[in-house]
Amino acid sequence: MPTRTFFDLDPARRDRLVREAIAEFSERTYAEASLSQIAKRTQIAKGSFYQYFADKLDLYRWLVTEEAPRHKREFIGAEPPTGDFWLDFENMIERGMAFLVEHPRLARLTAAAADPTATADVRGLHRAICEAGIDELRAQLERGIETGALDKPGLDIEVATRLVAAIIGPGLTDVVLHELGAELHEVLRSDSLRKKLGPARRRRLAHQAVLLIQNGLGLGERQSSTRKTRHAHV
Amino acid sequence: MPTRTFFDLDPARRDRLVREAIAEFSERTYAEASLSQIAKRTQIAKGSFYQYFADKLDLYRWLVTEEAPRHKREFIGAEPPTGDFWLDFENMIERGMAFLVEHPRLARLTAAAADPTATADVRGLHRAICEAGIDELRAQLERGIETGALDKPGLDIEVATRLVAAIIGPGLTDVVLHELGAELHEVLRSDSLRKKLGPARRRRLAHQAVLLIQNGLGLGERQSSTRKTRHAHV
Amino acid sequence: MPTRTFFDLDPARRDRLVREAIAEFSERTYAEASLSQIAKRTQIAKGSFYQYFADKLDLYRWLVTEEAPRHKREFIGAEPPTGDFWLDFENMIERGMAFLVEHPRLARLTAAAADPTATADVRGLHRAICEAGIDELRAQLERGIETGALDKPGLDIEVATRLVAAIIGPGLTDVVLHELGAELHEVLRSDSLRKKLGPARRRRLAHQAVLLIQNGLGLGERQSSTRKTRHAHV
Amino acid sequence: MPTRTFFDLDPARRDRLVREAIAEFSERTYAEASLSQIAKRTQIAKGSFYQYFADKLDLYRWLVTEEAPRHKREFIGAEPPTGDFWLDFENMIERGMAFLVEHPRLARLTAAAADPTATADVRGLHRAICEAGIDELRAQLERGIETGALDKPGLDIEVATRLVAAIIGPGLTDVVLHELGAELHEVLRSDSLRKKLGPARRRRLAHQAVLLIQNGLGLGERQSSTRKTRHAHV
DNA sequence: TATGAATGAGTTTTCATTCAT
DNA sequence: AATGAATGAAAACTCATTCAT
Repeated sequence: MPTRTFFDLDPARRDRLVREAIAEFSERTYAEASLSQIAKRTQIAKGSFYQYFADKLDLYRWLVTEEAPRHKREFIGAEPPTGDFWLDFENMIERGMAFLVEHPRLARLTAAAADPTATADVRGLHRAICEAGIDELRAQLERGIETGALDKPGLDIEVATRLVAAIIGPGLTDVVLHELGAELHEVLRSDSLRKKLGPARRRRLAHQAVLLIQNGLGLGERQSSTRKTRHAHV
Repeated sequence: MPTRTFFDLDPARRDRLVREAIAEFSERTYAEASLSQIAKRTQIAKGSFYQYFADKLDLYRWLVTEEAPRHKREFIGAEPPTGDFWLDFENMIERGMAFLVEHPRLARLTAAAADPTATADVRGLHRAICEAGIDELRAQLERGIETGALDKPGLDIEVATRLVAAIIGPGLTDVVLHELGAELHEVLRSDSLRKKLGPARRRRLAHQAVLLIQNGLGLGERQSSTRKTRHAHV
Repeated sequence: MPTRTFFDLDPARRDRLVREAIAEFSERTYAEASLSQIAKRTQIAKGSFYQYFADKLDLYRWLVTEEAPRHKREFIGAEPPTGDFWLDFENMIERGMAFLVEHPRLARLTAAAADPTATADVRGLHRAICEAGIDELRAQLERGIETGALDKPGLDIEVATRLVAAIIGPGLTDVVLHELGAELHEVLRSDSLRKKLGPARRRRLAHQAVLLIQNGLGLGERQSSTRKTRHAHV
Repeated sequence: MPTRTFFDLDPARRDRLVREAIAEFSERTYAEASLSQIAKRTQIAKGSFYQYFADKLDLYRWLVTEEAPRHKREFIGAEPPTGDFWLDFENMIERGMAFLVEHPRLARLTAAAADPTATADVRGLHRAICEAGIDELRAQLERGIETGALDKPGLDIEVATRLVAAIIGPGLTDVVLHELGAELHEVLRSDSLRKKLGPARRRRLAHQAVLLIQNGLGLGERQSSTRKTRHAHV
């Protein structure tokens, strides 16, 4: 946790620090990110960091568990649910992409923190971040089942949740990068590049994702029974 | 690329090097992985690396783009296609999980390299690795469309491919970790832990993934039209 | 020297500062002792130190040359001399050990400052502290000679004083630690540990020290002459 | 322990390193001594130290437990015992002072390491160093008792050993500094200053120390009984 | 007078890479 | 071809001291 000092900081200074810290941690691995670099970029003395945060991990943890989620909540929060499960779902996905466009570094930060290739220091964080996301999504799917909007008896809810999470997480990120025809780092740096992913385009992609999640790619149950038969003698 | 010298190396020595390099790079970030550590563990002089590889990146690149894919091909290759698209698809997924059980470090290596949070050094690699996987999967889906096994006219094939890739990539990895109730690093280290993911269990998970990809979670097209209507006035 | 401001301080505040400063300097080397730590422990702003003392050294110097000796004088002072030189001597030693039991940190502070391994900063102090102790002891011994209680014509008074000082300084400290079977830091921290060195035990140890100082370990002059003879042809 | 690399080092380079390390550690506390300084003074890259020693403590430990004792043994070793306990004792003391004159930094190093004001890191070392010295001296005194050269039934051997250790350790060091009329650091630095403490002077001082240890300062047993009487009503 | 934020020099340690043997 | 010692840049972190409020 940051110290009082940090919160009492001159806003300009604090924002500069937060901005550059996010920049650093969103472009590099936790291990690679360097306080010295941030210090250089912020023109804030290295020693000063330690007035604000206990250590490198403390800063990172705060960014990932407090600052990024707060911004995301604020950003997403506006949209009220329509009551239509799938429409809400699509909206959620669209909002996620909008967040990615508006706050790409925060989005990246969270995504990276959720990657299991975590340094020993941050391994605990990864788990927490990851499971928080899963819990939220699971709850949402369960609501869908209750309301009858979603009904797939053969599917393990735990498995489904995690696969859907992969779709709307790494999956959509990849789709977005492909749409923009650029690498992550270019996208992080270029506002104009991101502006190309306007609402219409986002809506289209969200719709595609929902299409897949809702109805899949296949020809319906028929195929499934055939498969099971053939599967017997594999 | 490795030098001639590397390939002419005494196989025992070369294997030792490759094994330990994979161990190091699969447990740590590229930036964190240390040639010094590999040298210590292989008993191969640090200077010798530079007879085999141009530098750290060269070694990593070779592992990720050549060595890991080669092993994966060898491992997967055995299984001949049944002709049933969805059964083949399920088998592919099951084989992927089997690879993860048998060669967890290689699997991890590739997955990590495909993550977009890449250091400047490895940024180029990420794109290549990632697109190679996508290309392969896209081809497979296109074959499914041709044979009529797969038919979803509204779906953008590029988007679908990337979302499906996320399902069978990060998605299934997460599912597997959750099934084993362990963190990535424990799984990498414990043979016995991985053995718990036997064929039956893998089959069940693969089946779940196919269920989702093939038929989705929803109640069919009906819902979709409703959605479109309501969507109009959002 | 402390400033006026320091002496005009609210006694509670001043005592807290002095107490924690003593704690810090008695457990660490001068160089290791940290004003930041003291500030944290006293809840006194770091900047305030510089209203009371010129710098770190100034604080340390005052503790070592003024505060500690004052406490020691007050502590020892009570006991009036009996007139019997050796008995007074033994009493002095016993009082020294009692001070060590009651005010271990002050005792340690002085002892450490008297050690010649001093940092450049404190080099000057060492000499002063050390010689003050020596002067006092020399005077005492001289009084013994005058009164005839002490009579060893061959002995250089300067040498004797310094050797005796070593006995009752580092020597007895070592003996005490050995008696308590503990390390210095444990002794500093544990009241109960120190209580084990009650008056009887202290008396016994003081007696032992006096035995050695008064009569030595040997068999008397006889031996000495023999030695001199043999010594001639070494 | 130093690495093989260290021992295989070019002797000139190694000696330079050892010499400057001893210089640094003999003039400063362990905590204050700085590898950066040593590096600067030796013109050896900082990184190189870590090819020779695991860390700062490793270097210090080796100096204090191996290098210094080895030199001391070599230096002292020559003198064969005469068989006369007290003469041997005096010789030992004289040799100790000679070592102090010839290898003042090594002597200082060991003495400092034996001081109980030790940093947490080196606390273990202190104990070992200290007790090793005590054990040796105790054995010597016990031999004296066996041969009848030394006979003081009332004295606790453990206490006596530690007090005598203080005499010939810190005590004589202080005497020497006083004789030279200089501070420790001047003595460490000035060869000419130390040369003033020639054999004759050392002999005189050693003799004084033995006088005190052998026969004490007092007037014999008579006094002792009186003391006990008087002590009763204190 | 009291405060405590800011500072930057300093510390130990690691690492990829070079190069003489 | 193989070695492994040498290097120096870079990292995280601490601390006495200053100074504006």
